[in-house]
Parts: sequence; structure tokens; C-alpha cells
Amino acid sequence: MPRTTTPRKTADERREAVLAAAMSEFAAHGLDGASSDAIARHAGISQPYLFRLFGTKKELFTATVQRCMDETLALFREASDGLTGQEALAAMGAAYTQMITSHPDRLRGQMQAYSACDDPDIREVVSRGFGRLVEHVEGLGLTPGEVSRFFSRGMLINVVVAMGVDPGQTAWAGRLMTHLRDD
Amino acid sequence: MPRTTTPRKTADERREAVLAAAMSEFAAHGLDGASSDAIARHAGISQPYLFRLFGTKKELFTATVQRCMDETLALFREASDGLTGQEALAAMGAAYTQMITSHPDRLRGQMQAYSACDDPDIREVVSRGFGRLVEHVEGLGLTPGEVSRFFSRGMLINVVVAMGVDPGQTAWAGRLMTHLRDD
DNA sequence: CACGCAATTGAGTAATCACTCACTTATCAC
DNA sequence: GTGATAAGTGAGTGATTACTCAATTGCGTG
Repeated sequence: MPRTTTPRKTADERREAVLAAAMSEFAAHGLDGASSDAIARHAGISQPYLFRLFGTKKELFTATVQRCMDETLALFREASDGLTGQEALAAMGAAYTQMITSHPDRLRGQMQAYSACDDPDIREVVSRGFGRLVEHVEGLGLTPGEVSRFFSRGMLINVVVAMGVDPGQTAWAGRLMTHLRDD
Repeated sequence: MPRTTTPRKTADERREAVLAAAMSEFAAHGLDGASSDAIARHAGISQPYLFRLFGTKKELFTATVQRCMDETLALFREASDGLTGQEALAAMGAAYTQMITSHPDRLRGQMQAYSACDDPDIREVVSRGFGRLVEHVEGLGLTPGEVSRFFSRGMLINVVVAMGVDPGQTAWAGRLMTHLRDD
């Protein structure tokens, strides 16, 4: 007898799939612009079930942002594992740059999160996540000035990469990036 | 005889009103999330006329971003007028910080523009605008390292302000901002 | 097999979306 | 006054929006 029944997955597995789909959809269209229908379809479930799993589009958005922040913190932790000072900084910087250039969704999702920060619930998640990043870096034996410089450089790299300008081709971007490490 | 006819404005005046309304609407909801109907209503015209004036929502968005970039460049020019070097930097930094803290729409609109940069037309406007800012600052007699530092600090300030964290109340943000000027 | 719970959806809701067409009316040069 | 032109809109287009209800079915336990 051929299998006619549909096998089922656990709600948690579905939630994972939804978070992955939501990341790319929110990254591309933002909180208001992304369609819950598209996210559900892309995650392989029906749209009603998406709302059963996450309640509200905004709740799904905050869950997605939370996940994104957690993964960035994990990336920082792993890159800096066993290192301190400038070595840790360099490792985290390289890992981060590699991530945002190879996964543009992550970068644009981050931008969308910043953009959505006039909503207090979202602001909460974003700022707490960012704060945890800062506190991790602060625990690596650096001067406060070095920490500030690390994050300010990171934010400039974010924007340059988001704008899609190639520092090798666009002169001003090349100058900006080359002299980022000057004293 | 009472006036029954409606006085008319020029298309250019209407365009100005639309751009102002579009700025706040796009800043709040992004390109995909903002409603052309809301923009038209907020600008005091009908929705069909909005499309007559700007053609497409995306064209209105790029016009809005263009305007925003132009105004930022004008702000930089005015602040640095007659100054060079560190004095010019300090003046532009102060003017810029003052602008984004007192006009949150401007800041969020900027974020929305970065977020929308996977569209090539938008990317073009944004990166060209940013490039003009960089080139203006480069013309003020600074070392390339100083220019890079100016913009990287600016981008961090952007994000901190966008997240709505008060450096006076949130410890990590306070440390980040206080030590921004360390060598 | 039967029971209960968790997974999952078809079919709807009213509202809103970007955008168009045909139409009216004000303004100005002559 | 008479046209020409620019300013402006009412009423619609079909598609899509976030979200809900009632219902069905797979699965583990007794």
C-alpha cells in the first residue's frame, strides 16, 4: 500500500524553518513590507499555521531579530575564543566581515532591525542584543577606546557593504576602507 | 459672492509637500511598508495626483532619499564653511548629531534607505549621495585616517541614536560614546 | 482499537495595496 | 471671450494584506 499520509514535523522544527524564511523575507522587505504569506510558503507551511506558531507578524519579526543577534554574539564568542586584546579584535572583525559579505541577508536584516526601532518592543530586543555584543567585547582586555573604535569601524563597514559599493572600484570607498586602521 | 472655487498651487509646490510627507512616512514604514495613500493624504492631495507627480512609489522613494542626501550635504557645507581640519570636523559632527537627535525622521529615513539598497536604482542614489559627503569632507584638509574616523564615528552614533538608547542611562552605550574620541 | 493531543490546513474575513481612466475645473495668454 | 494647458480628483481595478475559525488528520499512549 503506497504512503498517502503526510508525515509531520515537530512545532520546533517548523519554527526553525519559519525563522530562516522570515530572515530572508524581512531582510528584503522590512517589517511592514514583508508578507506573512510569502514567509509561510517559503517555510513550507500554511499561513494560518505560521500565525499559530508565532502569533503576530511583529512577534515573528522580534523573534527573527533576536535569533540574528544571538548568532552574531555566538560568532563573536567563537572567533575570540582563547584570544585577548588586539588578536581577539582582529579575529572577530575578520569573522564578522566574512559573514556580512557572504550572507547579505544577515546584514540587511540588521539594517531593517535598526530601521524598525521606533517600535518600543523592537527597540528593546535590538538594543539589548547590541549591548550584549558590546559587553562581550569589553570582556576581552581592551581599552574603552579600542572597544569604541571596533564598533564604529564595524558600523561603517556595515553601511559600505549594504550600499554595495566595491572599495576596489569606487574611489572614495577605497580610501575610506584603506585608512580605517590608521592611528 | 462667496468664493466657491478652489485655489490651485503649482506642481512644484505640491511636489515639495509630497516629499515632506513621504519622508516621514517612508522613515516610519520603509519603501514597501509605506502607503502611497497615506502620503497623499498627509500632503493634502489625492492619491491619483501623487502618481501623476511622481510616477511610481519607488520613484518617489528615490526622490525622497535624494532630497535627504542633498540636505545632509548642505548641512555639512554650511557647518564647515570657512573652517578646515579639526575645526571643520567638530562643527560638522555637532551639526549632524544635533540634526539626527532633533529630527528622528531624518535618521530613520537614512536607515530605511540603507535597508532598501538591494534594489540597484536605490543603491545608486544612496551610494552616490554618500560619496558626495565623503568627497566634501576630504576637501577640508584632513588626513585620510581622520576622514575614515569621522565617518565611522558617525555611523556608530547613527545606530546608537536609532536604537534609542540614552548613553546617560545605558551603561554600555555611555562607555561607547564617551571613549569615541580616545586616540 | 480508542482516546487525546499536536500538527496542519481550506476557506474565509474586511481592509488596504499600487496604480489607472476618464473626467472636471482653474489659470493664463491672446 | 476663447482656447490651450496645467491642476486636480471620483470611482474604480484586481491583487494582496494580516489574521481567524472550524475542521481534519497524524501520532504516541493506554
